[in-house]
Amino acid sequence: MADVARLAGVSSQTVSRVSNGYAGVNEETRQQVLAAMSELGYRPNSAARALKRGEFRTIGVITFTLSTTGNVRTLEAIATSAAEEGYAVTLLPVAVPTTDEVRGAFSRLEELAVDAVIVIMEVHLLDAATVKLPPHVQVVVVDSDAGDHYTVVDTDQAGGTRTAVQHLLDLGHRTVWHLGGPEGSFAAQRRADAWRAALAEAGRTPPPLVRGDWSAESGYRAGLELAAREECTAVFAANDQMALGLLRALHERGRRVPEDVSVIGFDDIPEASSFLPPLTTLHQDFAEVGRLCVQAVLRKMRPDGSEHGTTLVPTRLVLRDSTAPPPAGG
Amino acid sequence: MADVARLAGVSSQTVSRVSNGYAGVNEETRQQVLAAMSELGYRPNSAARALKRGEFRTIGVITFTLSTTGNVRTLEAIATSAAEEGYAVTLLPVAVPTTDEVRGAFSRLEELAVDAVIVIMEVHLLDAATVKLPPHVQVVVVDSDAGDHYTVVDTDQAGGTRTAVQHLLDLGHRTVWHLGGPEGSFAAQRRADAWRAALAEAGRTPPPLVRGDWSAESGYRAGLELAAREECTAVFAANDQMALGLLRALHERGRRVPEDVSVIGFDDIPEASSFLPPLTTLHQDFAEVGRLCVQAVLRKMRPDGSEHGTTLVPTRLVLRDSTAPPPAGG
DNA sequence: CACCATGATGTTTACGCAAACATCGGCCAC
DNA sequence: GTGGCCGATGTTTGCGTAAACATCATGGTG
Repeated sequence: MADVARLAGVSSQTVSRVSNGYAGVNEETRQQVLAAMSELGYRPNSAARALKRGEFRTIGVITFTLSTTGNVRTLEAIATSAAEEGYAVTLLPVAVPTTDEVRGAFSRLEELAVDAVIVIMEVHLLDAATVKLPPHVQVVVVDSDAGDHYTVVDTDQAGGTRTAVQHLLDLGHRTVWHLGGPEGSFAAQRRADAWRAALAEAGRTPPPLVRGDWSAESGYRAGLELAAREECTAVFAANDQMALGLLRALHERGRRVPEDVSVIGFDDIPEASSFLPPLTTLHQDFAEVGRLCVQAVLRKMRPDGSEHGTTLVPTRLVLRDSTAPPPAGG
Repeated sequence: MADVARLAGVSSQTVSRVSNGYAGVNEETRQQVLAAMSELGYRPNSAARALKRGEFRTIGVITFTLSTTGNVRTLEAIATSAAEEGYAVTLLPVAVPTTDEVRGAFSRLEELAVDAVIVIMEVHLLDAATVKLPPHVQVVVVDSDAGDHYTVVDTDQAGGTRTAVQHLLDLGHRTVWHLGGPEGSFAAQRRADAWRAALAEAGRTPPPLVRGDWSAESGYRAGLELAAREECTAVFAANDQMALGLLRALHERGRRVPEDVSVIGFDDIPEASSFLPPLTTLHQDFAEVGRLCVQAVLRKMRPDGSEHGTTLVPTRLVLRDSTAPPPAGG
């Protein structure tokens, strides 16, 4: 910076003013400084800047795994939105979802140059981890019901589930089975709860819950069970991957989709339109979730930072070929 | 820091020594300082540290999209490996793969607090973008053949392709069709080149190349073409997603897999084992690629930094149910 | 014509840390 | 006993920037 100042024949303070787009600099002087900057290949030192300003313009993202579409798409949207707001995104992967690991991530965070944190994770780990955050670091959480303690942004799991169940009931199915996600996942729990509630509302009895772990493989195993049940004519899978495994199991056992069994998924991953048959599913707007996360976290960083609360992003039913009225006999 | 020093009854320099695990501090003193630190909730300011030390301990990752499994898995491995080495990872998404956008990402990078950069991208955009990097920022590139200009880490595309083609020829197929990736992708180009070379080596004539864009949907469209060709008994798809679409097209047109047509993929995405039928494919070790990227970039940051060059990570053939000998008549 | 407001620029200072150097007490060798 | 050496700790300094304050010319006003 001093070199630039010397070359342009001004003081370093004027260079600083130009570099920050500060008003009150003569246009002529400004041009000289800019010329000197580019001649010397000057770029501001972000460490010094951060030190002086007391902020890093960086958001940390803690996420358990990048193996689910949802997390990845949310992350991507967060990174894009943050970039638009002039913020960088630092990634903090948590290898194993144990309380210790989460606490470890947060403590690494303490030495990290971030102004705020977005957590994409099952939140009961968060609760257990007696997290002690550096002051002034704001937190927004995805995939959680911790709205009382944190600001939460999430897909409207319950609304989407109701739509799915209602769609199948409208087609004439007597009831709807549920291939749920793993125990301990809030998203899975809310989808299962909403499924029971929606059936109860319609006066139907919920069949027993079948659980997977989000993977296609687990969907296949669960599907083998379900295929054996003659009375099962409609299944709501808690995500598209498990629906994929389910389709394979049903196919292997000779139960046709959608003629014998209707299947509906959740997520609308890009591949869903290429399943056999193309999957009817609920589209999640991860991009919007990510965008809202960034907005929320930036809002909280302002002095008049808002209260905690939960923001829900609606889902959209995507009709394809995996659902139909039940077989005549059903 | 001054507060800690005062509370512990030592100088700030001693606090600094403790906080950096410097030797030559009396154990008793050390304990006092640690006690004072935790009492005051002290955490070192990374901006000041970076300013003083001249390094950020952060690696930037520029990636075009997170919508492909490979990029995501590589990114995750990079983040994990970097964390183990005490480095943070900052994400720089490039929204649109245009030269301008890439240049924009690099210029944002100039103000960013990173010591090194890993680029996960088709590299001809990189070449065109006359990238001007800040000095001392090292670059490692994935998915590229720019070994002359950069340090490159990548999957052994050619080796994997040879394995795939040979597997199908060994089963007795006369030739192997190729469902390739989009023009302009280096990975796609190398797989296509290696496919031609492997066939030529075996004295077979390569059928015309059919192109997709990596998506399942494009695989489906291409699959409809291929299904119409009686003589096509074996297809090597350049990735698993396209193989998924291909399977659907073949199924719709009544061509059984693997009885009538053998299909082999590339990537071994987790869902591949749940396709109909489970997909034989080439496993890419993205975790290893990410790990090697971090190692390479750290090595380059050392004073005796090594020369450019290309490191290849081998693939592994995963046998499932989508390949078989050609039909008797074929 | 003296005064003050205004705009443009320069000077000083501090952000928090750690390298470099300074100090100080104790211990050993001769 | 004296010199030298070593380990433990304190003091000074500067990293690059921007806020706060100081300075200076200019032009308008009473």
